[in-house]
Amino acid sequence: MLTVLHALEAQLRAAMERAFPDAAAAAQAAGQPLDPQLAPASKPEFGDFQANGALPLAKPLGQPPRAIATAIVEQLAADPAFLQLCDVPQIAGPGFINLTLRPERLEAELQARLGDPRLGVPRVDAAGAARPLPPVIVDFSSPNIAKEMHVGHLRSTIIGDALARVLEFRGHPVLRLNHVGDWGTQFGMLITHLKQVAPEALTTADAVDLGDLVAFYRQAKARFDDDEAFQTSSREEVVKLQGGDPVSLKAWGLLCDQSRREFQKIYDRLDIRLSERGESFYNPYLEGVVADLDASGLLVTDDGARCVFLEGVTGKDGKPLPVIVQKSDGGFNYATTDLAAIRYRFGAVPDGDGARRVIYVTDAGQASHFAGVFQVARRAGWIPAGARLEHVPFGLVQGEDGKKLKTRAGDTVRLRDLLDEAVERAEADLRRRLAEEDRSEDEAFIVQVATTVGLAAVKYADLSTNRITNYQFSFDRMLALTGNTAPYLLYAVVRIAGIARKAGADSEAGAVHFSEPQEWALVRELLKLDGVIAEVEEELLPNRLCTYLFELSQVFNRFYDQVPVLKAEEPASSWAWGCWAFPPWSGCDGRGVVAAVPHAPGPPHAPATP
RNA sequence: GGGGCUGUAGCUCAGCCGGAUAGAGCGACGGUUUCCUAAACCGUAGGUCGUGGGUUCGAGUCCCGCCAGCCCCGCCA
Repeated sequence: MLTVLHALEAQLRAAMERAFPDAAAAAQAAGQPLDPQLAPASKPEFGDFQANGALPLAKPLGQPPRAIATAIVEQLAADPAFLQLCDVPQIAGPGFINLTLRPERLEAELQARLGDPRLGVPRVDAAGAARPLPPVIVDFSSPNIAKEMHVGHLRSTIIGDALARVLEFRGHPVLRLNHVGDWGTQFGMLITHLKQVAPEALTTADAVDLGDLVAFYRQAKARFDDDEAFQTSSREEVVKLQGGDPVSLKAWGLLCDQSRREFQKIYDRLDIRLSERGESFYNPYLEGVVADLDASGLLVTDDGARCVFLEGVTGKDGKPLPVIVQKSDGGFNYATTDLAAIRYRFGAVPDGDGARRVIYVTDAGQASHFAGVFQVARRAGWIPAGARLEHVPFGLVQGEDGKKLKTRAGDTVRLRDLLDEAVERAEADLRRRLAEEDRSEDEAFIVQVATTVGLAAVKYADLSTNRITNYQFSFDRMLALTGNTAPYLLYAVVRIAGIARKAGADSEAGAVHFSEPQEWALVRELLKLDGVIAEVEEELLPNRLCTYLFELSQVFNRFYDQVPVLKAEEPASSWAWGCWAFPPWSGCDGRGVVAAVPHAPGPPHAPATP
C-alpha cells in the first residue's frame, strides 16, 4: 500500500499548508517543511494510518494540538481526492489524526494484486529504465578453501542469501559473491606440509579426501606456529604461488576444486546460489591498490610496513591506528585484498563491476576492520558519490548455554552435521506424531517433509531474530510446531494449498467483496507486503520480513478457523481460496521473494489432482 | 586503556522517523474446535524497558554518566 501511503502523505501535507499557510511558509523557509508524520496505525482500532504531525505544531502555533488537528481534518474533508481514499478522519488522544481507508479502496487494491506474480511489489527498473541498473553486490558465506564449512558460516550464508533474494525480487541485478579464502599464507602452509606428507595430493585430483585435507591443514597450522624453518618455506611457497609458479598453481587448483565441490553440496541443500570470486581474484590488483594509496598521499611507511593511518581511531597509546596494506616482508594481507575488492567492485566496467551498492555480510567482530578499510577506500576516492558501502554485521551463534556453539567433544560444529541433525530430528518428530495419531504415510512423504521442515527450520530460526544480537541456536525451538517457526509457517502454506486443491479453485477470481472481519484482517495484512519489502531492502534486516510472514500466517489460520470457506454457499468468501495464488509463499519453493520462507512441497501453483 | 555490540515478561525475542494503555511466541493456567491441514483457534496471568541524570508537549527509542555481559584492538583472515 505504499502508493496509497504516498498519496495520503501528499494530501496531508497540502491540507496542513492550507490550514496554516504562514507556518508552512516559515517551515519551508527554514528548510524543514511541515511533516504530517504519517505512519501505519499502531493499533487496528485506530484505523489504517495515523498522522501525528499536529502535535509538534502546538508550541510554534500557540494552539492546542487538537485544534490544530481539527483544522487539518477540515481541510482534508474538503479534498475530494482524499475522500476517495479515506473516510472522514477521526481525532483521538492528544491530537492524533486517525485515517481509515474506504472498503472499496481496499477491495480495489487487493483485486489488483490477485494473480499478480509480483504481489504488488514494484520493480526498481519498472519506470522504463533504458540503461541497465548498476549491480548490487552481496558478499557472503565466504568459507576457506581446505576447510569444511562450519557453524561459523551459517549466518553469513543464510542472511546473505535472504538479502540477495529481496534485492533480486525488487529487480536489482545482484552479484552474489563468495569471497572464499583461497589465497595467502594459509596456502603456503598447506602446500608446504602436503609436499612432505602427501605429495600426491598436489598432483592428483582427490588423492586425499577432504576430511584428511582438513586434518593436514590443522597440522600445517600447528607447525607454522612453532617451527621457524616451516614458516620460512611456507612464505616462500606463497611467493611462488603468487608469482604464478605452474606447479604451485596446479596444486592450488586441485585443492580449490575439491573444496568447491564440498561447498556446493551444502549450497545445494540450502538452495543457495553463489558466484565464487575468491581472494585470489584480486591478486593482480594488489600492487595497484598500494600505488594508488601512495599517489593520493595516504601511504605511510612505519616500522617497515606500509600503512594508512586512520582518522578518529586510536590505539592503546592514543596514537592513530594503521591499516596495513603491505607487510614489512613485502607481502600483502587481507586488508589489501579487501581494499582491492572495494576498488574493483565500484570501478567502471570492464575493469570493475560498476556497482553502486556493496554489502558485506560478516560477523560483528569484523566491524572495526571494515570501518577501517571503508575509511581508507573513501579517502582514496574509490567510492563514487551516492554509492553505498555497507557492513551488515551479525552476532555469534551460541548454544543453549549461552556460550559459543560447540559439539559435545568441544569441536567446531560442521555445517553438514548440523543440517543432518535438523532433518533427523524433524523426521523423528514427524514419525512420533504420525504414530500417536495412528496415521500412516509413505516413506517418500516422510522424507520429503522432514527434509523440508528440518532445513527450513535452520534457515528461518536464523533469519527471524534481529541479526545484530547473538543468536541462541536451539533445535527444539526452531522445530517447534507453534510460534514463530518454519514448521508453523509451512503448516499455513500446506493448509492454504490444501484448501485450494479441495476447492478446485482456479485463480480467476471475479470481483472481490468482503464482509467477515477476518476477511478484512487478511486483506489488510496481505496489502502490507510492499512496505515490508521496501523496509528490508533499505535496512537489510530479514527478521522484519519474517515477522510479517508469521503474522500473515496467523491471520490466515484465524481466517480458515473462523470462516468455513469450503462450505460457504455465498460467494462472500469465494476469493479466499483464490488467495493461494497471492501470498508471498511463492518464496516457499525457492523461486520467489525470500529464502526466509522455507521450501514448501508441491507449490500451490500446480495443485495436485483431487 | 581505547572502540563496538548487547541489556525489554520465567525463557526466546519484536518494537520502524521519538507518539496513544510497551508487543509476540514459548512455557503456565483455563476454554473452544476441525470444511482444509504437516492441528489450529480464543482467553487469563505475567513488565522498575540494566541504572542515574538530561533534552522534549511526549523517551524502550535521542544525549551524558555508571553497572553487567560478549566481541575487537600492527604486519593472521
